[in-house]
Amino acid sequence: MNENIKQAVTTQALHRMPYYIQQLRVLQEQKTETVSAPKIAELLNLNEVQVRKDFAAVYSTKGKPKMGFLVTELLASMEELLGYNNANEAVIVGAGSLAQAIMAHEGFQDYGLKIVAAFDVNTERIGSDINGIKVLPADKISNLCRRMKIHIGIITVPAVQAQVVCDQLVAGGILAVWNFAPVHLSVPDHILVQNENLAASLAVLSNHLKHAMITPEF
Amino acid sequence: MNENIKQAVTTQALHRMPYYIQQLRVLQEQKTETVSAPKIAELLNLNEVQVRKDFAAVYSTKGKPKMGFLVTELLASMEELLGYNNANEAVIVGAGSLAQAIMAHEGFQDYGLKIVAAFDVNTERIGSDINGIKVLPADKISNLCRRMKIHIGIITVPAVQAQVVCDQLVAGGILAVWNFAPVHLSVPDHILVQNENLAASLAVLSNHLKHAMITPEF
DNA sequence: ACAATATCAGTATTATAATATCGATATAGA
DNA sequence: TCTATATCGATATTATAATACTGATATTGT
Repeated sequence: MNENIKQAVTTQALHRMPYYIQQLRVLQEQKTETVSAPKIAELLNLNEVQVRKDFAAVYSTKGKPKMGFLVTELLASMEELLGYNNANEAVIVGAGSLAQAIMAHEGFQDYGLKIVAAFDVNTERIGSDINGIKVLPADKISNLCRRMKIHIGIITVPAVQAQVVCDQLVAGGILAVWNFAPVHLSVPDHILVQNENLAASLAVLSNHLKHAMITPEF
Repeated sequence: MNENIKQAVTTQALHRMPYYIQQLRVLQEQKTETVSAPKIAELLNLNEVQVRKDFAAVYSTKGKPKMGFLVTELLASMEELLGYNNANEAVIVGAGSLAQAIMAHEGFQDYGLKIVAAFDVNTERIGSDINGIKVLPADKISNLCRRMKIHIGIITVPAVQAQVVCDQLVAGGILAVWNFAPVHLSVPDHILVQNENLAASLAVLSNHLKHAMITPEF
């Protein structure tokens, strides 16, 4: 919805990257030194040309005929591209169960995300400690983000509060928003909103079921 | 990745539906009776033709020139399409923090998802009760799914276990999988895998930040 | 009653992503 | 050493989604 930013790698390709990374890690553990595009395509059920192009986009080593690509180098350049090494600091707003799950998920550290503060309006939650992260009152958002030069804001508040929270994050100088609320957020052009709409996924699932039940295939 | 199923509504359109629904609900609360495609497009920052086509795809009432569409009817037909009324029963495998968040999220009931059982391999978790849902041993998956005619399986286990769990769900006669593990899952053709890859979203965010930092726009 | 216009539905066009094709080349095996 | 071939990169084609355009129509205001 906000795609006026020039980027070398397409969004679709970026979405495939974590799957490549996961697969390459498996290969690395198996001490496999090289891998070809067709092989990865087969493993991930993708088109081989697409895989080759995605690899070319991250521009690691060029592949060699008959051999393919160097697993370790390819993996490194992908992790580099996705910033898995240099952590991006983030704040999370709305300290409900979803937020707690996100904070508890230590795996996100590996993906280059470091949550440094949580905010909530619920006075009961304020002051508490979730996985070592202090829950602060929501009116401190802008101030803290600006002071700590935070670039990512994660929104896990209910739909009705999302836009207000978003505005506060923007006021705090945030550059990207990860939005778990099922609403459209209005933001200035240069800010990216990445929507994680679980309802959208459910819509796809439900729609599939409806068709699958009408035309049973087994 | 698994798109050989004929469907009247495109996946992209389905992804937009929850946003339409949310917006229509707001309008309904404001006692607004009709709304035009351009108006919705403006509110959600979409193209008006796209909105009109999405509306046509759910085929509710036809719109009237100068007036637009009936909010209530449109909303009803969208909710009907997405199965918000008739709940789909689901099981969740992996009773970690993410699963707990999903189960705690009573909002999913409104989206037509009813989680009836949870599974885990961790003996400590087995037998416990999360939000009224019993945690059962993982080896019961296939059996219970088949017996209860469950159609949706939610996977929140670590990457390495995901494929095994997926196979068990498939063996249990599941039709759709909601996969939170950052791995590609191999399934028979007629089964839909809806990937909820949080790492992919982080990839997009991180990539945006990298570009935004190089070319600051404020 | 009639003119002006917002909006519609349908069709045409454009943009974007996915896939197919093709000549080149490095490796493996005869 | 030479031949066969897997794989490459590059380019062409196709498929899909987004957007622009056009004539029709219902409402609103004069």
